[in-house]
Formats: sequence, structure tokens, C-alpha cells
Amino acid sequence: MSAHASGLSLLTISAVERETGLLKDTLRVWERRYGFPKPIRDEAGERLYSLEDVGKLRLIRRLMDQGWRPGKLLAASAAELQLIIEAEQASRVPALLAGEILDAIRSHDVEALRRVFQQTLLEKGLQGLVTDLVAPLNVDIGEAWMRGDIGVPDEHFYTEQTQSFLRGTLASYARTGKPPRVLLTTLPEEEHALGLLMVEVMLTAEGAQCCSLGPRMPLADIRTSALTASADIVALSFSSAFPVRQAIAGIRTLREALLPTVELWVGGAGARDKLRNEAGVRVIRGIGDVGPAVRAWRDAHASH
Amino acid sequence: MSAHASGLSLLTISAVERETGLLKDTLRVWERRYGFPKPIRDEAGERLYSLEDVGKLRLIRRLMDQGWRPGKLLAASAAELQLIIEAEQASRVPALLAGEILDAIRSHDVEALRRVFQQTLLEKGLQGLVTDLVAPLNVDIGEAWMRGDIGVPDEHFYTEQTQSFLRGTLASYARTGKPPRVLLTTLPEEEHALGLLMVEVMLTAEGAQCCSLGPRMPLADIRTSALTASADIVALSFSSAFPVRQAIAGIRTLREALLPTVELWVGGAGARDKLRNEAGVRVIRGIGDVGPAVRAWRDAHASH
DNA sequence: AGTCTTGTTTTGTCCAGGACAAAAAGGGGG
DNA sequence: CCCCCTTTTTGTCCTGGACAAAACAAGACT
Repeated sequence: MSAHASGLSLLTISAVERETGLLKDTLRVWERRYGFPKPIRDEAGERLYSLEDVGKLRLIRRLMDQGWRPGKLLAASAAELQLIIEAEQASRVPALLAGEILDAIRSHDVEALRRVFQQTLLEKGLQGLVTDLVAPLNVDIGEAWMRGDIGVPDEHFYTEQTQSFLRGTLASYARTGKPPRVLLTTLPEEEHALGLLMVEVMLTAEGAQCCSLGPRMPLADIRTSALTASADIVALSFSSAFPVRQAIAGIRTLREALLPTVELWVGGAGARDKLRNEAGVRVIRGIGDVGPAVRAWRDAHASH
Repeated sequence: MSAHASGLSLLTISAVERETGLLKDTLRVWERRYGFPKPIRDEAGERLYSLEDVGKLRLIRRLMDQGWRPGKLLAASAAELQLIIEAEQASRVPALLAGEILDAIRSHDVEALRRVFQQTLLEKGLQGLVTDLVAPLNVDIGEAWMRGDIGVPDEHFYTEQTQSFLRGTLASYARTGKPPRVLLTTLPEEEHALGLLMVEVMLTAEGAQCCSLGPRMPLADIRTSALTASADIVALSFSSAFPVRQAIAGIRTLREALLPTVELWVGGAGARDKLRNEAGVRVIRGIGDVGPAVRAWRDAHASH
């Protein structure tokens, strides 16, 4: 508790946990083992982290989400980290992020951002908006953040406005109520709500009946919900940061708990690579595969 | 780590932290001091909590949010807890929760729930929907949950669908872009997103320009955002569970960090009672006060 | 009666350093 | 190249002590 360094230049260990998503225990054991981060102490001997260290921790965290191991990163200097980040980016698709959008995000310009979305919506339709703009934009935003081009509040702003726009557009869609009935959620350890919403958009545009429970749903409750909502499909989303083992364990348990007639679909960056060939599970490889998957389901169930 | 009791009848300490919002440290110290909860241990000596205990912990948590102290609650038996809960409810408004809505929530019936919202929207308008239906409903849902009438997934379902409907309706509203420009968010320790959305609805319906950053925004970032978005008002929401001292400290720091011309509004169950007479802060006493407050602001700024 | 002290109890969070299991990496065969 | 085994890395949990912040209680003063 103690000296509650109120928000400005030094953060307590709780605050750092909140900011970076790294558990207190992890922060302490890193300090013990690698000597970084090495926060100063207040009068009571409690850790106080500098903004600089917190920033570095955030970079490290994000590189870890991309598969880097902490040992290397914690030994590296700030300059070396920078090199890694640049190399990481060079090896990817060139950023699409137009100056217009970036500016809108940086200045928190609600109208400008919505204008771009609206424009894309008109040109490419709802599904196109998601596949051609939002999905790649998510990647770019992450990179811009790592590069330091945009800050935390800007990222929040983007997420919030995008969710808002998608939900809004979704609401104005006529709900046809055709099968399949899809139950949407994520496992308890998974926070990401935007990915889930993108899937909901794709499904609804395809005319399917969606029931989203939001993120972080306990396994037992997913089972119950699938029954009470008499779902045809249960769809889960995994971000790239999700621990593989846990994903597999969760999926197997869930697969057994569900009726055999209920399909289990998994998608998201964390599912794409590592969850293939699990029995009784359909992997959605990208946001663009949702449509085909629904049509395939309908073909298979058209007979009766 | 260890035996990862996958989801069904026994939970690790991490899982309990997730489910109840009580920190691991707190769970351990309660066990040490009060002898509850007393989880069994796995082969490695790690705690495994029963679903029953977790349920009891959830009740305790919620009663604490209403002002009860842990010492009393942890000493009490399950039966005594039940008495407290019933007494707590008797002292409140009789539940408005029509059977129709409760049934819709329990059976995860998207269409039925939306129908009720749509109906209310037509009858009372957007603001009426929020003040007369959603706001009291939130209270009722909380109580029904505590009573055991609905479960976790049902509450998730309700939150998700309500947010979805409100956001959707919001999106179809013409954005007039009249002043004031309002920046909406919560402090980092505050999760609640639905309250924030309700305020956004009221403001937008009033014709104000909203920029929501979503929940959990660091103080320093709120300051920056208020500048870059050149906001007239910064509005914060506090749930009843928010620690008073921290709220006051946060508000004072923020008040100093903001330009004097920028107004600071606070609302939510946690703000109503305890934050009055802070200098330079306007307390919004209930969701219905948002409209008058905006009009008062406009009157005061109409002169030039 | 209210509000401001002051002292007392309750309660949450932090610390250190040890332990150990899961995940990843490395190292041969087939 | 893929599969199985061993070694290293890494995150999370444990105990029990400490202490500051919050809540409460009691008295003193407008």
C-alpha cells in the first residue's frame, strides 16, 4: 500500500502489473534473476518503478507475445531492443496505416475516424470493412505502438471507437435468425473483445444467429450456455498471447463437455498456427474464413 | 502452475482470483487469519478451492462492495450470510424485474431481450430507456445474482447484450457535434464499462460531443487526452466498489493536472455519496442528472 | 446535533527467498 | 524432416513476517 505515488512519475508494483500485464511475482523474480527491472525503493522498502522502465517492460511484453523469450530480452539494452523491434517489423507486411487514420487516432478525432469507417463501409460493405480495414489496422496499430508512434490512450481510443462503430453497424442489420445458432465467447484467461466482435460481425452479415457472451467465460458456464441457448456452434477466440498448452487443454475439456452434434470453432491469431489437427474442432484460419465456414455448415446440414 | 484442475469442480488460486476479484494475497491471508476459505491441497501442496467456497467468496465480495467489512462476513456461516443478503434486499426498491426479462436472460434469448429494449426505446426514447429501464435493471440483476436466481453466464449475457443494444442505438443517432466536448473514461482501478456507456448515451442524446476512451485510463494519459482532444469536460465514472480515498486522491491530482477551464464531472454509485464538496468538481447524482448538467453548462457558456 | 481531532483495530498489500512443474530448447536417432 | 528424450529456462506458488492505509470508536469543541 504505502506511498501511493499518485500517477505521475513513479509506479508501485501493483500499478506496473496493471500497466504491463506482468504479475507481481514475475516482476520480482525477474529482478532477482536478471537484475532488471531494478526499481528504487520508498521509505518502507517498497518498489517504485520509473516510467522509463515501465515503457521498456511494455516493449518486452509485446515482443514476448510474438514469441521472444524473456531471457534474451531482459539481457538486452534499450538500443538492442529497438533493433529487434525494427527487424521484427521489416519482416512483415508493409504497414497500411494511412496518415489520415494515424492522425485521427493521435488527435482523438472521433468524427474523422468514423468518416473513414463509414466510407469503407459504403465501398466494401460490412464484411469488407472488417476484413480489409479493421483486421489489418489492428496489426498496424500494434506495430505503431511498439515503434512509439502512438501511446496507450491512443490505442484505447482506437479500440473503443472501433468497437463502438462495429456494434453500431451491427445493430442496424436486420437479424434474419437463420441457422446456425452460434455462441461466441473466449476462455477465462483471454481478454480480447475486439476479435470476438469482428467474428460476430462476419457471422451476422452471413445471416447467422449470434449470441455473444462477451469475453472471459468459465468452461462450465460455456457448457451450460450452449445447452440453454441450444447452440449449433460454439466459437472461441484466442489472441496470440494465449498459452498454447492451456488452449489445447481447455478445448479438449470443452469438446467433451459439449454435445457431439455441437460444432466447436476456434479462431484468432493464437489459434491459427498451433491448434490444427485437434479432433472435433474447426480452426478458422483468418477473419475471411468465417463466411465460407458458415456456408459449409449450411451445406452439410441442408439435407434434412 | 501444476495440476491445472481444468475447469470443472476445483479451482486454483489464480482461477479464484479471476472469478472473485480477490487478490491471491488476500485469499491467503484470510485463510491464515479467519480460517476461511480452507481449500484442499493437490500433490504439490497448492490450493484447490471448491465451487461452493468460490460461490461463498463471491457473495462476500459483493456484500463488501455494499459496505460490509470482511471480519463479520468471514466469521458468518452460509446461513447467516443468507440472512444478511435478504435483509439487504428488503431495504431496497421492490424488484421491477418483470418475469419476461428475467426469463429472456435465463434462456439467453437475444431476440426477446432486444424486443423489450426496442419497445421501451419507442415508448420512452433513448434517455428513457437508460433511466427507466437499464439503470434500475442493473440493480435488480445484481440482486437476482446474489439471490442465486441467475448465474454468472446470465449476467455476462445481460451485460453484453445491453452494451450491444445501447451502442447500436447510439450509432444511429445523428452526431450534432454541438459543444460541450466531453472526454469519458474511468480511473485505472475501475473496470465498469456499462455505466460509462450509459453516460455516453445520455450525453449524445443531449447533443453533446462525446469521446469515450473506454475504462482504465492512467491519470497522466487522461491529462494528455484532454489536451489533444481539447475537451470542455472530463467525465469519470465510479462503481460503488471503488475505494473512497483513492477516488479523492485521483480526482484531486487530476483536477490540478487539467486546465482550470476544463470541468471535471464525476458520477456513478461510488461518487454519489462520498465525493461531494470537492473543489472544482461537479458530482452527477444519478443518470437522470446528466441532461440538466449539460444544459447548465450551456447556459453558463452561452454569453460569448 | 454536527464536525473535527485522536487513538485503536481491522485489513490489504508487500517482501524475501525457496521450491517446483510447465514450456521451450537442444540433441540425437530413425 | 519428424519424433522422443534430456536439459535449461521461466512462471507461479508457497510460508510467515511486516507495516501502512482504511475503518471504526471515543472524546472535545464549536
